[in-house]
Amino acid sequence: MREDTRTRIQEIALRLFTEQGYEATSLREIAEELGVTKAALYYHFKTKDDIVASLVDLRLADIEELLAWARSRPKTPQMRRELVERYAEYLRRTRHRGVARFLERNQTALRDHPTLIKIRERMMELPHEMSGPEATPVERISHSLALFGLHAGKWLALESELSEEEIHKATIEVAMRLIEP
Amino acid sequence: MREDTRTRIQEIALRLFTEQGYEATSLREIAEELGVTKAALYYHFKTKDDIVASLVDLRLADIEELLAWARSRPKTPQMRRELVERYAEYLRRTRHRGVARFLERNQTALRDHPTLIKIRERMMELPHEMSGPEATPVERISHSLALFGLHAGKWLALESELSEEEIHKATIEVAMRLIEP
DNA sequence: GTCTATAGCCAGATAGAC
DNA sequence: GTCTATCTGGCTATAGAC
Repeated sequence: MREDTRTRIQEIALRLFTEQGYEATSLREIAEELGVTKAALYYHFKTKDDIVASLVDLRLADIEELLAWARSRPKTPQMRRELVERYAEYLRRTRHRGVARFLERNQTALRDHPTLIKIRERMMELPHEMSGPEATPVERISHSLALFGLHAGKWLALESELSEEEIHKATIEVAMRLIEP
Repeated sequence: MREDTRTRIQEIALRLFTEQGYEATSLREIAEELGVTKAALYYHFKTKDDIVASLVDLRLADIEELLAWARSRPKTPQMRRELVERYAEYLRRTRHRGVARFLERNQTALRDHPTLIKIRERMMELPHEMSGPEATPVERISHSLALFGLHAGKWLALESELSEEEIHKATIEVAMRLIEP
């Protein structure tokens, strides 16, 4: 059941980049946790940036899939509800949740990263696909905030005594309220 | 009408920290924009961190004032509406808007900064002051998201053709909807 | 695949002249 | 208040042995 080194590097890097930030995490730290030297990392990844690329490529593909689905559908209340459900479900899958958090926390540090720029563009298009041309400003902001709240829920309620499941359900209900006509 | 050097350092640092991130901005860059050498900065601020401290202290004081006001009031729908208005107004004052954006974008890089930790704690208490002990999870999340949406509005609608004033009004209306009983 | 050793760079910070 | 000169140290990345 032994994982290969490449995967372990990704896991450790993802955790440290998320906890401490991309710039504040050195390859020395990653290597130390892995139990090898810095140089060994360079066998598996050409540069520090390559580690990031390997992490975010996945997420870009996921977002584009979701966006393609949204485009294939009419902009109805029913479609909006389904999009919220799909997006919430996607954010809950543990494999993606880590990458999503990593990106949330490193927007500024990675602002010039080509893949992240694409991800951001696609993310901006997602709420746009929820509103037809006749939508009011209030409706547009509401739709955006509905998706955004799905991200925010986790740390909005950090201090509270609510369980993860309660927060999940409440977050979705709030999102649904925001897309009601 | 000439500004003193200390103030100009704060302005340049705030802009660069916001655009590029705290860690990615070197004292050399700040000094170059100012037209002096790095060493000159050290006359005005003992460390790089001191520049940040001078920026965030103000914001902590503002938040604490708002929090004290909230605590002096009963947790009624009327109080919630007023808090949303006050918070939105506060975010609009240009002097504070810059610092708020700087903090939004450098949460991770400055995660251990003592003043930022306090600011974060106070910010978490703010939505807490909006809900009484009998509030449901959905209400709690809604109240949090109402305040949060006031921040998010600016860049949620970045790509759109809406004017700043339209976005402002729409954002407040969405927030008001979120705190309706 | 992993190692040692090191190049090359740039950061934050200080000393002391003017 | 600003300068020049310099220190110290960590960083990414590479070369080449095993």
